[in-house]
Amino acid sequence: MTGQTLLELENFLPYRLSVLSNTVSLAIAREYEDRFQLSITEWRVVAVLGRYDGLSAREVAERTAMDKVAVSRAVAALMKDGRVRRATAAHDKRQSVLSLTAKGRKVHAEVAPLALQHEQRLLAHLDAEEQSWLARILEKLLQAEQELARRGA
Amino acid sequence: MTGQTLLELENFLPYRLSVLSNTVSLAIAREYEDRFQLSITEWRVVAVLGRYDGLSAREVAERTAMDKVAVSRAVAALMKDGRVRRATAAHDKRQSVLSLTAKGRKVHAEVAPLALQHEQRLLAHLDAEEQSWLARILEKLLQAEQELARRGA
DNA sequence: CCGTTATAGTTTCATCTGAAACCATTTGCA
DNA sequence: TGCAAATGGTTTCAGATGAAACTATAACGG
Repeated sequence: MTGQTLLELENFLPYRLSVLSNTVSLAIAREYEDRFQLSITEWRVVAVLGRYDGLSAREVAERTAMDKVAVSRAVAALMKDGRVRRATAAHDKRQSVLSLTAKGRKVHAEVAPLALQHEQRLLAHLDAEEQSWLARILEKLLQAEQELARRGA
Repeated sequence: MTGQTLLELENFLPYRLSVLSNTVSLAIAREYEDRFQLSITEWRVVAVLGRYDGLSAREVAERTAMDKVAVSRAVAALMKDGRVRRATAAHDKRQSVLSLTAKGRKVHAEVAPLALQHEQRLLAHLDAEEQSWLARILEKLLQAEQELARRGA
């Protein structure tokens, strides 16, 4: 990986990131879908609303790295299932105020521990030192790349 | 990240992996598309054929972590653009024997350095020690997760 | 050998996704 | 004020994607 000149897909960092991320996400997605009829995008919305109640759609988009179209669709699906409630902001009638219903909170309470379990399962392959390097490295890369993406956009 | 009990999406490992991977892939995909009319899946096929000429579609799928449908479509598109040539295996008429045309080799020769540049740009955010930890950690996680996925499938 | 089963690859269909167009409301400023 | 531009959010359309059905060929077991 470190500065080779010959391109081997198997060792190409963006490719490896993509494969790892897809493998992990797919496994999680399947379980959420099977057990809760919840897609990953819906889960992200539920996760942030469980933590920060009353966000607008734009705020949800920011915190989930989803675009506004995806948020709009996820919210629509969640409302149809009675898991999310939408009100209109008093000070700005364009903005929505989103919150979990009792049903939505129940889903959150059930899925959150499951999510943490998945994370632990993944981290279990690493020792403590590796775990802390990973956290640090991901943080750096995310910051730098998201900064770049923002500029590029 | 390391064993928290409260779920914060921003610190959730699968989420962070997904965001990082998507951010990086999207940037690369845009450039390949703009400059070479080449999608990421097509690029993967070109990359492995550039290195291992004469693979079958199944072998390409294995080496690119793509499913056979995606490979079939990518190959069809590449053939339409005259970048890939397909023959039938002499010993097994079901199998294809895929290789790059001169045009395909040209694309490979142009895109490969670009890909490596992208990788370097990413790695530039890390010092040497971090880079080597990242390589090691990714290797471990990929091995473990792909093993799991295979079993699960 | 011959019929069943497995494998390589393609096509079809239904769903997902992103970009652009769109509607409603608010903001900024002449 | 009032009108152009910006913002929040939804809808539409077109292309991407995955699962399952399908075709063709090969392998295997009786």
